[in-house]
Amino acid sequence: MRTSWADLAANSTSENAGAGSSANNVGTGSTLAPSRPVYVPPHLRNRQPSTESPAPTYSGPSSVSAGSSSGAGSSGSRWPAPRNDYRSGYGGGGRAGGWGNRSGGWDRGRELEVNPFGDEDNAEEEAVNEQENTGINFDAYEDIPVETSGENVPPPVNTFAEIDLGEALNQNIRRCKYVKPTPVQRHTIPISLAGRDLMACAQTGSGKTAAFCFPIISGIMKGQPVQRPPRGVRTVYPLALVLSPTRELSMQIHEEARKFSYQTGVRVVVAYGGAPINQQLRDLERGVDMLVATPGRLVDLLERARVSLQMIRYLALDEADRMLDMGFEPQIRKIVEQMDMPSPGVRQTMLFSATFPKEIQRLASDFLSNYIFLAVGRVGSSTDLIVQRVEYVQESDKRSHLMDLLHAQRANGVHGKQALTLVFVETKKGADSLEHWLCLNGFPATTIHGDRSQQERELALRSFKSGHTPILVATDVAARGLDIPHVAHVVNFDLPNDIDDYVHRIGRTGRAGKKGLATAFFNDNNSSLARALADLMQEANQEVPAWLSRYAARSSFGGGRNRRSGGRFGSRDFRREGSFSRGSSNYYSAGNSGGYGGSGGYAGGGYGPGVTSAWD
DNA sequence: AAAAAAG
Repeated sequence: MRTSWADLAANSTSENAGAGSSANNVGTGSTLAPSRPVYVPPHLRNRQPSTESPAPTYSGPSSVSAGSSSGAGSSGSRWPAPRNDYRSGYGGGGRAGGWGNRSGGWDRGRELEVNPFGDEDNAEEEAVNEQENTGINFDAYEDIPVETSGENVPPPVNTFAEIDLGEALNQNIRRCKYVKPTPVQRHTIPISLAGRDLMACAQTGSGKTAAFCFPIISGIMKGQPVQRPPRGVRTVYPLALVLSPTRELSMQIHEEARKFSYQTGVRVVVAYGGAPINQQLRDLERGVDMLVATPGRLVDLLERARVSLQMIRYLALDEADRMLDMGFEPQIRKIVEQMDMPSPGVRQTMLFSATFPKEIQRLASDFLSNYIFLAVGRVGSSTDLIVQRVEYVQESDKRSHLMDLLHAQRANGVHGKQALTLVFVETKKGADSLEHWLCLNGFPATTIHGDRSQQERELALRSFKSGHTPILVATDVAARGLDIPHVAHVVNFDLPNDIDDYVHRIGRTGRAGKKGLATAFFNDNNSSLARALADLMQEANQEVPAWLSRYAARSSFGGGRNRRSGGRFGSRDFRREGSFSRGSSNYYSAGNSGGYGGSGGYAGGGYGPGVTSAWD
């Protein structure tokens, strides 16, 4: 019988990018299989076979209840009616505790809510999961280091049951097969339910999406009905806004949020650029409580007065450090500070990222009120499962070197299939030309970058995920947040200039409890990154090539932006730093040398086969 | 300097 994720991983070596094959000269073979107990995602523990029957089809309130005299349901209705406590509208009858289903006018409730879980009749799959769950070491869970700062930090919870999220949401949590909250969820949810602002640092793939979605959805369900002001005929007034830096990430968050909000009456809508705006406008008109958006399209909607932020109670920024970096900051400030959003202290604001440079923390504090800083995650986190290699490759040799790697892993792949390989390059042109060259050489590749149409981008991503095109050449558009199951190998064909970007990029592999491999091509052009890279690898218990250490020593005089502050576990509240500190960055994915007890690796991923999302 | 995000 299988006993641990380590075993599972060991059994799937062949899926993993030829790890330990040829060019691997840094002794990574032994680190591939974690020898320590591996962290087990909470939902995979001790699961009882589900006896839950298929989800009842959403039928909605049969009519809009009394108290909404604003004409909801009539074609002349102008703005969302006040929400009503509606206790018996859904299958299962009245819920305990006064959890109201929400009815918001606009004929909703007449429509069928599509079941985002698909067919629920999958007893077979559950049996498989059950088998994989047995005998796992759960102790690791308790050792995850956490740093909090701020006033009156609410204590963490250990189970979802301890928190009154509401029955409808609890059902969705069960449908998602989450049994216990992940570390970031354990801490975040009580903070968020207490109404506190939050800046949360947690490693890639640690369940951040659910961490902010659950309290928001729960809060909207519980919240007092609001009368939304009459602005214009077609203005909608979401109660929650979730911003993310790329369109694909917004889509992914939306897909997750739809699962969490199923049959809660909370309506989630996504809006992003590159896609026809009309469908999005129709979606908005049908009612929106939680809007997931990219900044550009949101500004457009705001300027057309199709969306007002006046009623926003919850604001969440995913990849918050990215949202506040140079390119994005003005746009975000415009949305958050110069439209009609309630001020900090009135709304509740939550910022999430795996990396949080101090200077960005400083900017972000403008958006927050008396916030709690939370750093969750054992150092070691998901990158415990990622073997990092760095190879010295001259610019002119990169292509042939890449081909060598791809050949090697094709030879090792299952049934001669190419393992999913994500290749990061610096420029959009470079992405196109590398894709072209790979295809010419018989490697099925596609590419995703900002010069492609949205249709092409989405197609590329689907084609990659499905394995139809097992090589994806990408710019940084794909570096953050995207949850692509089964990426066996991330190649930094061109290294980024910022170590944080490197952290996010390699976080695309080693997810869902699987091992991952990350290979970087380093040459003189990357010397400014040498020190940070060497430090990071060292902390991640990776073997640092001697030549890289020499580079690091040579380039360490200046310190500079890429230099990490040092040892401790990855991150700190900048409010606690002296005023002299500068330029250091925080992240969760470094190694296990930080002095936090040797037990228990926290493998950030792992919702098990087929249940991988919701994890960033 | 590049990438992302509106059309």
